[in-house]
Amino acid sequence: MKTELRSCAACGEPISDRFFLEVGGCSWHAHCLRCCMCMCPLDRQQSCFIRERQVYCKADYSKNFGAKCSKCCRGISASDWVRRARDLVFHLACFACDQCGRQLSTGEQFALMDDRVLCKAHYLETVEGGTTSSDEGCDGDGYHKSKTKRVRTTFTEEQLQVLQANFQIDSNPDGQDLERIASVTGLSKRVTQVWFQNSRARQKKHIHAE
Amino acid sequence: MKTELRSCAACGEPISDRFFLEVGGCSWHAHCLRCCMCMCPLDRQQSCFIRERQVYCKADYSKNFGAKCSKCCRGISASDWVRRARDLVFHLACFACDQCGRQLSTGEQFALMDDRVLCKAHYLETVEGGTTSSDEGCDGDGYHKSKTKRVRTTFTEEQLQVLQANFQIDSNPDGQDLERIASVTGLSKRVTQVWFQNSRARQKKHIHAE
DNA sequence: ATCTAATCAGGAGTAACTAG
DNA sequence: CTAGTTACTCCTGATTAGAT
Repeated sequence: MKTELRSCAACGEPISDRFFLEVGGCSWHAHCLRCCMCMCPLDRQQSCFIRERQVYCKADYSKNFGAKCSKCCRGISASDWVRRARDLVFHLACFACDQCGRQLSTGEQFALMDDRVLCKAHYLETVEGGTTSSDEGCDGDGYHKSKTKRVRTTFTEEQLQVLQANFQIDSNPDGQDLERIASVTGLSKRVTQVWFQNSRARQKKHIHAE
Repeated sequence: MKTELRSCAACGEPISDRFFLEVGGCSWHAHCLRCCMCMCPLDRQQSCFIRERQVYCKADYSKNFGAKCSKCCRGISASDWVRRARDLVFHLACFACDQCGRQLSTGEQFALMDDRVLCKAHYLETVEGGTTSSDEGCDGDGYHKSKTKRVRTTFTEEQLQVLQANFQIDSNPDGQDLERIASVTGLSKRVTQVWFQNSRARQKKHIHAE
């Protein structure tokens, strides 16, 4: 029978084994079905993934095709170099400090704040109350400049709703409340705090303006 | 007439609507039933939670009364990122070196000493004689600045209430009392002690100021 | 140009620390 | 323990700068 004469999609040799595998419309020697990335055998795996005629184990497939770059939101392909942080994936070039724009190197310390990547210096600057006043950000060894671009948050409609509702109840919430409001809006505590500060100022100005 | 009408537990106004809600033994205008924290409407929600006469949405309830962060002691909700260490759970942002305040990254080495988290550098410093005096934070690569950030406790409203009530009874509690007050407030004995010290000083100052 | 988020400068209050 | 000091948090009011 014709059906007996299959050749293995991997090694090209004919398959005469009693047991063989049918995957992605092709046939494979059991020992030839391997992930094209990590080469782990897939014959005893419960799933494997095909893409452009390549076979992947689950981990490598989702690693390569499941994720989108958290910065540019575009896809990440198998050949792209990436960086990972927490559960996020970035193109190598996209993995840069959100504040100074400097691309971060392997092994360099960084911080993730609300899915924003920050270099160490700008992270510290941010968490330490935004003060430090003094000089620039990353400095010391060469890069930096472009003096710390100021990031301006744009609030969504829902966020404003929650903020305003809370402002009506209490225009001067304490730290705990602030944190609570921050967490329900998904904003950072600092941003929330600043909003309340500005809001109080706004209110005052309008009352005086009358 | 008056006695026939129910009044809304939130706004206090009478309820004449054809549809209203009965929750926690009270009646509510449909639009008045909102989470006391995020203010989200709960009339179309499938569940709401009552605690001490306050109404919560599911997320906020579990945040407040579910698992607690071992650092800040505040709630952890299902959507929060956490780090675990031994049997402890921390908000991502709370998982930081107790001594230098630096937030610790995934995979970074750290130590747990009596439920205190320490970065590697400060752990070593501590076990290796606790002196070294030297300074500089973790890094060495320039940042340091404020050596060993002083952690300042912020008391909650309830904690202050308990402390002040006890202060009125006895402004100079002995060790046993101190320990008792510490345990009901959830503060450490040392922090409680310092509060009483400062409180006595404050009182003195104010009496003199008159 | 306008609105407003973010920053800065400076003050008040007070938690934590130090010396005695 | 007290008295004095240091430094952290939170505020206001003025200013700077990003987005429309």
